[in-house]
Amino acid sequence: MEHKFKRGPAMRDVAAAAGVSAQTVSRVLSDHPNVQEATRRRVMEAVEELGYRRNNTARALVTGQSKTIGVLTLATNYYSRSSLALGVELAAREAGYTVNSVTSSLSVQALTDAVSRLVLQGVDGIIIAAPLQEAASKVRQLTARIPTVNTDGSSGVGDGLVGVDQDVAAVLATKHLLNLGHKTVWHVAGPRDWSDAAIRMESWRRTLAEAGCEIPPELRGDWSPESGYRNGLILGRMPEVTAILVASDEMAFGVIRALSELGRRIPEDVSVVGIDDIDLAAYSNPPLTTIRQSFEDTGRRAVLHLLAQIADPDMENLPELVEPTLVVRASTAPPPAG
Amino acid sequence: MEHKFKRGPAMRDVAAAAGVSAQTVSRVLSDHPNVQEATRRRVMEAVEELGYRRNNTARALVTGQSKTIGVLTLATNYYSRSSLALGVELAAREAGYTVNSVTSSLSVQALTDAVSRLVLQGVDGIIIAAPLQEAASKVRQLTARIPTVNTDGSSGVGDGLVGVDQDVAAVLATKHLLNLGHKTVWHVAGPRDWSDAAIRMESWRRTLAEAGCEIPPELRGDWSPESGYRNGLILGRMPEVTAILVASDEMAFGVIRALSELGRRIPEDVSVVGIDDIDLAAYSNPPLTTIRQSFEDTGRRAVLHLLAQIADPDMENLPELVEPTLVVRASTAPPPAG
DNA sequence: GGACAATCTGTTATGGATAACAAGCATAAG
DNA sequence: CTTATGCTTGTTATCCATAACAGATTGTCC
Repeated sequence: MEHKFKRGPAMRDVAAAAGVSAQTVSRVLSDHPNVQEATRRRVMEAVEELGYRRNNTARALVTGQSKTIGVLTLATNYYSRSSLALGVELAAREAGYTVNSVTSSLSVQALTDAVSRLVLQGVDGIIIAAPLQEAASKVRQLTARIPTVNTDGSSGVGDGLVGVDQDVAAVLATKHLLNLGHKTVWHVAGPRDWSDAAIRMESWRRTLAEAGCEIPPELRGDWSPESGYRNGLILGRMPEVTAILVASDEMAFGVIRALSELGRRIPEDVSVVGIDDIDLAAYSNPPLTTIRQSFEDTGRRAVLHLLAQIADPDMENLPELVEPTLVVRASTAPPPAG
Repeated sequence: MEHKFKRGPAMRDVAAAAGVSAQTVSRVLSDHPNVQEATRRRVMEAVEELGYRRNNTARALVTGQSKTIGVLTLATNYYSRSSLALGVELAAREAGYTVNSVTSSLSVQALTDAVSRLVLQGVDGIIIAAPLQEAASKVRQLTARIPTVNTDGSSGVGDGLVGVDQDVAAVLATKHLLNLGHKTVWHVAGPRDWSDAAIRMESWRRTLAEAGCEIPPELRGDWSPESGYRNGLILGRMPEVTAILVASDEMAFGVIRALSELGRRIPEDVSVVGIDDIDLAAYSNPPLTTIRQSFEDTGRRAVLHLLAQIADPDMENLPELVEPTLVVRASTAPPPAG
């Protein structure tokens, strides 16, 4: 029996059908100028008739360009990850590129493996949306021959960096709470490995220090709503806590849930600020005051930065940071009187 | 100046360095059995020394297998999309495949373009996580030579279908509400284009009919929290509404928000059930009763199904549906007395 | 008319790997 | 000792498209 999924016709078949050489077919399909109209038509007809589609693998081999961008994200399902991936895909498509995605855990082994897969896959450039930390040097070795952009700050020297200014994010949020009259602001931080999380924490601390406020010990989450919940159960038991900056909206949902269960009203008793402005933030109960940073936009800009680097490998490769904005909703208010 | 990103060494370079033929290098790297240990070692040393990495593009060209799976999702950022994509990536990786992702809008043009890109990219198989509707026939034409799996029911004949049994989902949810004593259940449905949404609605209706309940007119959303909110503002104004089945958790968040704003308490005045069980569902206010369906698992199963098809193109290609489960949380309760 | 440019098309080499075949050699079997 | 067998390695053809070069044709200008 004949195989169900077989290879399609090749360029030479089209050439034969149209009575021209393969090179001419190639020229027609690549919109080269010097092809006679009659020939072009004949070729196109043959293409139609045979249902021919150009083999991009062969193209990639001979041109050395796969027109593919690799994206490395973490194997989690947080809003930021998917949102960024979406931005990458959209921008890549507009530029005529497709996207190869790989995911990884945070271990050095997993990260280097993941990058390795992308390199082997022959991508033209790589976007790394994960904190590399100790994996940084090994990864840099792997990507030595390929343009690379990072979206988490830790990447360090040598690679492109595109993202949102996390310092501004934390400062905006902390100041918002202080301006409302809170004595100080507590913080549920993100995981240690993330430099975005580290920067937010540092900036929160600095802002408090500059305002002459007491600096409470920070609590740690792992970006999950559940970790927010756990930390919320602790914070809710301390009457002196009136303002909390949570390092992500998803954790903030958990914090709010825990506070509610402990009978602390939001924002009357406790104000909560998140970071990210995920789609659901406006529809939490109460709606969440947060810092808007568009991951989709970050993804887009990462692609553009990468393409620029692909086009001109010797370009100046400066970090590119965007300013986030404060979105005030109902989860923040002045502290309770007394 | 030398180019910064140049091509790496080829197999023949390794061969030369090790004093063997390219074919032997290929054998070593493909773990062929009949290679002498000494030779193998020499080759591996040369590989190490030159930092050689096998060129998958060339491999794909000659073997006709790219070890790549294509995934088509919609260009939205809902939980289901990213969750499924994650499952696909994980399962693909375990099987030694990488993932090529494309997104699309719902138009026929966009859908066929997207599939086209995947085909051109030379993927070994395609997972379509979008409702095709009128695009179905054109898409089927494009994928004639490539194994394909769909995860939204509309796909119809000829392709693999993997997903969650949406009928069961809607029945579970509706019955849960009826069992609590509600006279009937209102429904905020998903968009028309989605057969998953259509099935949920049909099953909701049937369940009500079988129970002899009045069937209220359905309301329509587009999966967004915002659309849930809009519909919630309508439902909240009708005192007779005591139970609502919302076709997705994200819309349910919007519905709950709207009801709260209108002063209707959940679950005391109105019960709300969602579908999906997204991570945040357990941390909404109140926690959301919902139907759990693992998109990640659907993604995984889609990959396995696809790989089976790739391995044996003539296999029987039956639909594969998984049963969802009801997760009862605090957003549902018996109707208010009187 | 002849030289030269511009246009159109074809030929050959190339990219990097693998499949299929062939050959050398050592060992086993008869 | 010879033939058969298996192991190890090399040679050649192939996958499909494009780049670089070359040939043919037409047109242009002096």
